[in-house]
Amino acid sequence: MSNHPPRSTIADVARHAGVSKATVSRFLNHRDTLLSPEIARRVEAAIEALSYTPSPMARALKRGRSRLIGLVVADITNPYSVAVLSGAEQACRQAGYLMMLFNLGNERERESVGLQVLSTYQVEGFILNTMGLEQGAVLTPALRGRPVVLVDRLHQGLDVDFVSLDNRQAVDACLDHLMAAGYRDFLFVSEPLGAVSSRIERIRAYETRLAALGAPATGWWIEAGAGDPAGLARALRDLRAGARRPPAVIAGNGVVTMRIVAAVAELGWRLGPDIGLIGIDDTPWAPYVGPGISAVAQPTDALGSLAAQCLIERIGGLAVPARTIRLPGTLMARGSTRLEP
Amino acid sequence: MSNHPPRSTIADVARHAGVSKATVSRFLNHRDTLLSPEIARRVEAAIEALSYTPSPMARALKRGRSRLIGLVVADITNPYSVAVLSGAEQACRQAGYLMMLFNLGNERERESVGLQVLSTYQVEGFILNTMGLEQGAVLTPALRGRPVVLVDRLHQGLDVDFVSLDNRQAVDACLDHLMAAGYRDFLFVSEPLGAVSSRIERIRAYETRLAALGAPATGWWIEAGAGDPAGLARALRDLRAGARRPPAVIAGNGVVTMRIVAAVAELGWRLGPDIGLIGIDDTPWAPYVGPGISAVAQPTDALGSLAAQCLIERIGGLAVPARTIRLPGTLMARGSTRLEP
DNA sequence: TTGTAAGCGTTATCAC
DNA sequence: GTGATAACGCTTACAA
Repeated sequence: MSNHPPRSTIADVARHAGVSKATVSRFLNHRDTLLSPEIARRVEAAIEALSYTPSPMARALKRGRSRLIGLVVADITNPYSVAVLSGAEQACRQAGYLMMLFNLGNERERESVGLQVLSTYQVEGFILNTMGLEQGAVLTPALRGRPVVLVDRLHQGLDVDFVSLDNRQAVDACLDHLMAAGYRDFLFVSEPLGAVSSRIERIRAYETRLAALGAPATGWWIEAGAGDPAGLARALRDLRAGARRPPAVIAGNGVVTMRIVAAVAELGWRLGPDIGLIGIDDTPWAPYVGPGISAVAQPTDALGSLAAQCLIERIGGLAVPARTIRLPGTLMARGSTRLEP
Repeated sequence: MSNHPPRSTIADVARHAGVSKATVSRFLNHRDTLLSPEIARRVEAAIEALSYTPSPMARALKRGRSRLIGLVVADITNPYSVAVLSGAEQACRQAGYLMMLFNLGNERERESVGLQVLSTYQVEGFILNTMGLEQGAVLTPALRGRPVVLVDRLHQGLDVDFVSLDNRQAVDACLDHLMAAGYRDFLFVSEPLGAVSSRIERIRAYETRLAALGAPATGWWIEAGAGDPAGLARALRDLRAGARRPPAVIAGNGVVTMRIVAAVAELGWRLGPDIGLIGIDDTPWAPYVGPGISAVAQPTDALGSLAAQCLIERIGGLAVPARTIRLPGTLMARGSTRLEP
């Protein structure tokens, strides 16, 4: 249990350099202001000698700023969230911020608690990737006026920067690809819509595009939760039964893609010839499942780092109206959307 | 830009309740000590009325404790790390700790920087899941005497609690399963060993078990990095060429499993009949890749939460010798280890 | 150009 | 039992 020497404080540095604490502080924070080179040198040497690092805690207490960014995620277990997190974390680090993580573990009600806790630690801003369940109004007080950026999911009544996939483009890419591949009958499968804006947007985009396609194409959509795999299989069977030729399914996200793959395996169908499948969200496994699963890959890293950048700009005081950034997905065509075996 | 009312402080509460700050503080921290019920009630009411929450920053400054736990991960992008992180985060939360995340992004040299930064924020302890590259000696000063628990990977000269998969059991399970399935010629594929203890342990376990198996079984092992997919394919071809019957591959972790799957796809072989495959680390996709990929699943959640629990005990002052916790993996037998198609 | 001193929100050590 | 008061490590008026 070796007792470590306490970290050196600004007072130690001051003493070592034979100056006052104020001078050291000045050296640290306002190197630009007048400061005799001689003294500066001494302070610098002292800092070096004592390997002094300012305490962010004390700083935060005094200035109200903490160099901390709070990240609230619906479910850290979701690879999409992690991918975004990873991009954001990198950007934060580069800007000298540290990330404080609060995972909701899919307990939606914990969202305002999360914000509260994080504000209590004086985080300077929030990146939110949650269910969007709680209205902006209930969240706002917990935010305590700190800037926020939303990723992938909007909150009603929270008029802040928003970074997300261009859902229209992504869904259009799916449908156009399927049409080009020869499919004509479609089913869009989404996780339960709830209040999750991205899910809703994707359904809307699907309906819109379908309508534009006109007569030759037919399409429905369903919600499929984790609870009812049999229901999903049934829906697929109905779909195929009602179609003139092999139909195609669009999966609203990576989780749904998995469920559909499972259901299709269960049914003993071949992906591609028996039923087309394309999903939003690409995964490392996609190329190796069956004939390869077609997908629209999200630029997750870019989404995360843009979110962080937006937030950091806001923290820096940028005062423009709320921005919306939409990034396009990129189509990865694989065997699951080839009619010919 | 609505300016929010500043959060209420202990002074506000004291004023509101007509008592001194000290009394409020006592109510908060030593409710057990003498405290007239009447006053207690007033303080409680005031806290409620002002919806006061103590500032962890100020507390940390004063007491040196912060209710923060620092997590350093080699690569947040690795699903294994995330799974562990998720378990740990949950346990921390339940114990009233918040998680501060530092991602190395696979830049090994940043490890001591990470510790430094986190200690600067007064984290009360560390959970480390890093490359184990830096020796304990160089890390120790950055730890500043705070407790640490290592997950999955040991550090030379860091004699602390350690939580990990029972690598021997896991590797034995792989080999025994393969033997039972009729395979006799083996190849263990690992990521580059470096100083990563888990990789080394698994190789050792493999060699040991192989030796115990004796004459009928033959086996080699190789390191395969991300850089040389062709090399991996070549190794597989050699393996199969040199074997009397279909050989089997054991993948040292999930990443390697992916690479092998890719290589086998490239070669146009059927998993199972042409070449057996079992990997350490299970993934949601494994059942749907080819005939299903056999795997030994790690109890990641348990690993994470145990790590957190150990750490929290240490923070609480527990002073027993360094503990090692080994959790068994569980075999998931699937088509990739069935010789008959 | 530098130093003194007050204060950020707590907790702990005294007195009373 | 409760209340001043002095830290904790830092920043920032205000003096000098």
